[in-house]
Amino acid sequence: MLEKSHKHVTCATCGAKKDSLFGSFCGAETSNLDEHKTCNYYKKNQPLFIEGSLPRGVFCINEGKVKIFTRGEEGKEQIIHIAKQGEIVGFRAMFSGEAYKVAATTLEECNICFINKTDFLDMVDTNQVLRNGIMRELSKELADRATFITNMAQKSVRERLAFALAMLDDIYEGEMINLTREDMANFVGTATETLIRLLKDFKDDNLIETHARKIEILDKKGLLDLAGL
Amino acid sequence: MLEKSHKHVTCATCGAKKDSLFGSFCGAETSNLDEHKTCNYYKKNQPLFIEGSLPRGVFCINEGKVKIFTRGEEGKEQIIHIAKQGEIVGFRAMFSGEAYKVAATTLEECNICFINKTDFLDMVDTNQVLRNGIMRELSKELADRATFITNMAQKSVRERLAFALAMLDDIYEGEMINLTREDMANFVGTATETLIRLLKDFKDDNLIETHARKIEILDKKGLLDLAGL
DNA sequence: CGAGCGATTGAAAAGACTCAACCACCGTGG
DNA sequence: CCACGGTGGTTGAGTCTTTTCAATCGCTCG
Repeated sequence: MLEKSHKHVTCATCGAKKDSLFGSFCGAETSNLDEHKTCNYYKKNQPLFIEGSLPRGVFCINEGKVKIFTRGEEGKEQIIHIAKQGEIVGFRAMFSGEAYKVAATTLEECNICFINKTDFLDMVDTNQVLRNGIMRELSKELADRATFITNMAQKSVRERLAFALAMLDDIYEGEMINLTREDMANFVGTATETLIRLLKDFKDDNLIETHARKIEILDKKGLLDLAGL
Repeated sequence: MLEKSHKHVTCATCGAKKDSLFGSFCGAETSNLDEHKTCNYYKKNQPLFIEGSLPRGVFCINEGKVKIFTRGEEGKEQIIHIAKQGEIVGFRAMFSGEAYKVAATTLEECNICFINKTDFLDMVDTNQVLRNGIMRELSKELADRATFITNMAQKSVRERLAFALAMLDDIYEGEMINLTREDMANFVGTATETLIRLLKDFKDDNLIETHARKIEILDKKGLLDLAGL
């Protein structure tokens, strides 16, 4: 469990680092990173950055989860991705040279380090492994989003929800899924009421169990079947 | 108009180059590129690559249009992007090290150059301007796809079609839009019949005019209004 | 001239959304 | 300690968009 307050993180001992784009850093690189980062505590529902603002650096999640979303016309959120520990958030707009088209907000209490834009770009320029990692990451996400678009266009809400639950099960790594129904609906791309009705169906089919707002996955394979995969 | 046969393209005189990621190449770089590329003619509806295959290089469009798409369960295509002259296609999977998740097929007769994987990666490794251009491109597309996802999730088919027509008007640069109704439906993310009915509505509202399969945009601003932008 | 594909139309059915009301839980202030 | 207010969750009913299925049309190509 997360400590309910600020915690100083040292890159050399950061548990999230090995899974991150910095995973390959050697000792010197790690201490350089350590010197250039600041460490911050975020409360639940606190924004890291909002749409339209200019990127000032990147965020490296040490602990906690962050939603990445855009807003449609009426301000309705569409969640594109949920980032967890080890993920680096906010670097995409730095390369495009444009303002953020997406926003990022914490879903729970988080410890997140910040690396200044210039420092980060220096690392990218001088470290080929990091650079290749970033390009690989960008490319993979591009492919993921193509699949996301196809799912949105061709699958029913029921199928998309089944798929989303299986995906969230991976993101929550054994912990129970803990999102508001509204966030979940904004991830699946549906109305909150529809989402609730479908969750009940899934409960009736013994695919999931709900514990207040938390969702336990009982039959992941069943969900993936239902999702048509 | 495009010549109905193979045409040899020289990078130094290629009209599409200035708009491409190679736009910044100096004389030496351009002739290096020229030596490493082959030039090919494609008929209409000919694949450049298919899902699941491993990338062997990149395709640089000299003339013509290419659809980039994924397939859903029943094999139904979802068009993610339509690439035109000057665009480089197929490099995303090269960085991810995975097989293509998307496929690319010509929409009309095309002249397209091919650059071998190793040669291309060499250029990327040694040319910082090219590399930054690619990273910018990848990042921009990532943002575009976030918007695409949001549109799919939150807009009605009518709104999406209006938006798609305005977008296609830019892609076809003054020429009339020339796609099968099925391709257009697969771009908008709807059934062919629905698309046809909506096109008729738009015709009745004097937003567009149809000439056989070709579509002429009469009121682009009206379309964008309708799309809710 | 006939086959076949793409375009179009009609009618019925289904999926999803909206709106409205109500419930349940929780922290706060009196 | 308890009533209050607010947020998030749930349910019901009616409506509307969109899909599906079926049939027809029109044009091009061999």
